[in-house]
Formats: sequence, C-alpha cells, structure tokens
Amino acid sequence: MEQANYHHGNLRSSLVSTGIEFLNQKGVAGISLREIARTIGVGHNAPYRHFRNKQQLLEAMAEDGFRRLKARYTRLELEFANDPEGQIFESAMHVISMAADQPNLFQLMFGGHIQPQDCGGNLKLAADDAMQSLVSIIQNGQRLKVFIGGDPMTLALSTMSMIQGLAIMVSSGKLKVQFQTQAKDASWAGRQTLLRAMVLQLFEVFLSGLKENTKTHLKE
Amino acid sequence: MEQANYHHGNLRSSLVSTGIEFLNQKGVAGISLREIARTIGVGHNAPYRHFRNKQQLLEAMAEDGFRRLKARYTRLELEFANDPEGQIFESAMHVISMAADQPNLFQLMFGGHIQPQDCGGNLKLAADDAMQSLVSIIQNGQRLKVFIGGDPMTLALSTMSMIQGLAIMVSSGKLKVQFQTQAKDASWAGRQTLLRAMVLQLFEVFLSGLKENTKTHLKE
DNA sequence: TGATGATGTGGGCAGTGTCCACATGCATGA
DNA sequence: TCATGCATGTGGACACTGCCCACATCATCA
Repeated sequence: MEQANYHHGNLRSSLVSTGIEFLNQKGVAGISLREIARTIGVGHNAPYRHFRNKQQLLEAMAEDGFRRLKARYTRLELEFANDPEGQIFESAMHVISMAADQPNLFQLMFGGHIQPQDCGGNLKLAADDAMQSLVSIIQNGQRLKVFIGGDPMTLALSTMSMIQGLAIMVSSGKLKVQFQTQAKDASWAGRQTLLRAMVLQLFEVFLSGLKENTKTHLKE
Repeated sequence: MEQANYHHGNLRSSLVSTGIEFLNQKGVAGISLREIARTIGVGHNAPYRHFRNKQQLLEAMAEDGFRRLKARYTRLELEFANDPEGQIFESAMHVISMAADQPNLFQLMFGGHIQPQDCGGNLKLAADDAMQSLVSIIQNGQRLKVFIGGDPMTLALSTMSMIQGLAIMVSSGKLKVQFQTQAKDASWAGRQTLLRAMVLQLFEVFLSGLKENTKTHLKE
C-alpha cells in the first residue's frame, strides 16, 4: 500500500476510470488531462506515457463503454434465445438505460466525438460487434417467422436507428422530463421500471412494423 | 465599405455566422472565441459584449439551426396538407438531410452540448415548436384514419426518436459509409437522391407500424 | 552488476476563456 | 449645437489547458 511509489502500477486503467468519473460529473467538455492526473496524484505529463493525446484517452473511455455494451449483448442473446422480440427489446432497453444512467458517456460514444475509422481497431471492432449482434437477432427472427422479410442488414440498421434515437432522446433530456416528473424521488430500480414502461410504449410502433403478423394493438 | 470602423455594426450576427462556418469545418471542439474574433477582425473581447460566454454563442448557433428547421417544417405542413404520411416522411428527410449536410451543426443541436432548459426561451421555443408540428401532423393523420390511434404525444415522441436516430446515424458517419460508397463522386442533388432512397428503406419499418391499414410490403 | 527501456517528473510554450479598466463614438436631451 | 451617457470595442492580465522537451527513477535481464 506504499503510495509514494514512483511508478503507479496501472496508471492506464486509472486514467480511464477516473476519466469516466469526470465525464459523468462534468461532461465531455469538462474533461482535462491535467486535472485527471492531479486527482490520481501523478505528474501532468504521466498520461502521455499511455495515450498519444487527449483524444486517445477519450477513445479509450468510449471503448470501455462499448465493451460493456457488447458483453451485455451477448448475454442477452443467450438469455432470450428463441425470443427475437424479447432480444430486440432487451437490447434496446440496455442501450437506453445506459443512456439514462451515464448520459455523458453515451454522448461520448455516439455523439460524434469519436471517429471509429480513425482510431485503434479495438474501438471499431467493439462498435461493429454490437451491430453484428443485431443482424443475427434479426436473421433469427426471420427464420422463426416472427419478423418480416427483407435485407437483414437494412432491418438491423433501421432497428439500430430507432434504438439510438430513443437513447439520444433520453440522454439529452428530451424524454427525461416526463420520465422524471413521475420518478424524481424514486429509487434506481423504480426509475428503471418507469423507464422500461416508457420505452415499451415508444418502441411499440417500430416493433409492430417489424413483426410479421398483423398489428396487435387495436385499442382504437 | 470603410473597414476601419471602430464599431462593427452587426457583430452579433457575424459571430454567429462565422461561428457556424468554423463549426462546419472543425467541429464543436475546434471552436475558439478568440479565433472567431480574429477572423472577423475584432478584438478578442468584443464577443463578450454580445454573449455572456462561449456557451451562449454555441446556443445562438444552435438556435439558428432550430429556426431553419422550424421554418421548413411549417412550409412542409402546408405543402403536404392532407398527406400525413408525406408530411412525416418529408419532415424526416429534412432533418436527416440537414444532418448529412451539416453534421457538426446537427451534433451541436442534438448532441447534448445544449441544455434548452438552461438557456434563453428562444431556443427552447424553437425546439418545442418542431415537436408541436409533429404532434399536429400525427393528430391530422389520426383524423384521416391514416395513422393508428393512441396518445398523439406518445406517437410523436416515438416518431421524433426514429427521425433523430436516423439523423444521428447519418451525422455520425455510421450510415454515410454505404451511402458514400455509391455517391462519392455524385453531385449534391445526386447524393440527395441516394440519401432519400436510403431513408425511404430505413424509415419504412417504422412507418408501416404507424399506419392504420395492414402492411403493404409483403415482398417476402 | 550494469545497461536499457518503460514509466514518471518538472519546466516551458502557445493558445484559450474570462475578468478588468479604459477608449470610442452614436444617440439623446438641454 | 453641444455635452453627456451608454452601448460597443480595445488591450492587458490571469489561471488554465494540451503538448513538447530534457531529465529522473526503477524493474528487468544479459
């Protein structure tokens, strides 16, 4: 526990994690390499031994988010096997609840701060993996005659867009309003339940368009 | 044309417009008050006579975008009267083509850099107006029995999410790839046509879920 | 053991946002 | 007509930032 070590030990991961803390607290614009180094208790130049520049640290932080996203995706794919509708909805819920819990991280990942084609293969791979999961879910749903036919890639992109849209609306606060008015003093689990109910409603239109059978909601 | 004027005349709008130029060229992170002032040919403190801080200039730039968006919305609402499906699609196309033409401005407007509740009423109004247009389009479509029943606000939010999602995918480059591979040497009009075709495909799933009658695409 | 390379250090530079006191000149009222 | 006030523009200053440099430390291994 000797804290006066000249060498920190695992500075790189410390930088990423405290970076994400600052991100959550102060947003992308509020992140400063020097402040991160200061709070870790390390010289203002130490980060440059691990990242070429600030942008690379941001990319590492985003990559961390993508990895968590993907890990959950693959777990969901197994958990909801043979239930493509459930897979799609739970995937959406996962992305959206991440957008609700860590809006700034979400905006870092999808807000254009990061150009996957410019940075290390890891980030691009992590981002592409999420897309690929969606494609295979769609294909599975088509096999089971649950989803409509058509190019799976196109359907996956469409689905991804819908999910992204909901997530952006949540992370940017446009949906939080109504969501919070009911939930301002609820627990995390409570908020999660309300979020799920809201997403269920908002996702229904899209989902009913994706499903093979005729509409189920004829409550008019 | 006397350029040695001590007073610039309409510095405020100059700041906004050259700000948007820089935004288009270098992204949100690349914007510097001092550089803007320098290129306008004005002292580095002049901007502070018109904006309390950098954030307020960004908000003014975003507001400009929202105003253009809304102007087009109301024009579309008249142009496609009695064709709710056309209204919805053209609204979507308009947002998305803005995201394609000025991705950085779009990200400024919707990427969480701006908190409408924190800033001048104008911005919030402009943003809310777009939403209100959508609600009335939906209501109209419900009256004409073109769209499914249900809470118009919920349907509008869902629609907005889908549009936002597609726009974000375009502005962040995730859809540009396929789009550009075909269009890298096309004119603006040509690219616009390709973009429209792509959006038509990707929007179809959602739209078929929104429409009252059973699915039209049974090409399986 | 002694060299080497990965990792951490402080100094320095240009650039930034924002505060301050001061300069300028247009409008307005005596 | 002219003085005056106020909106607007100016330069100086400060703390902060990202990033470059040369140098310090230390684990590893021949």
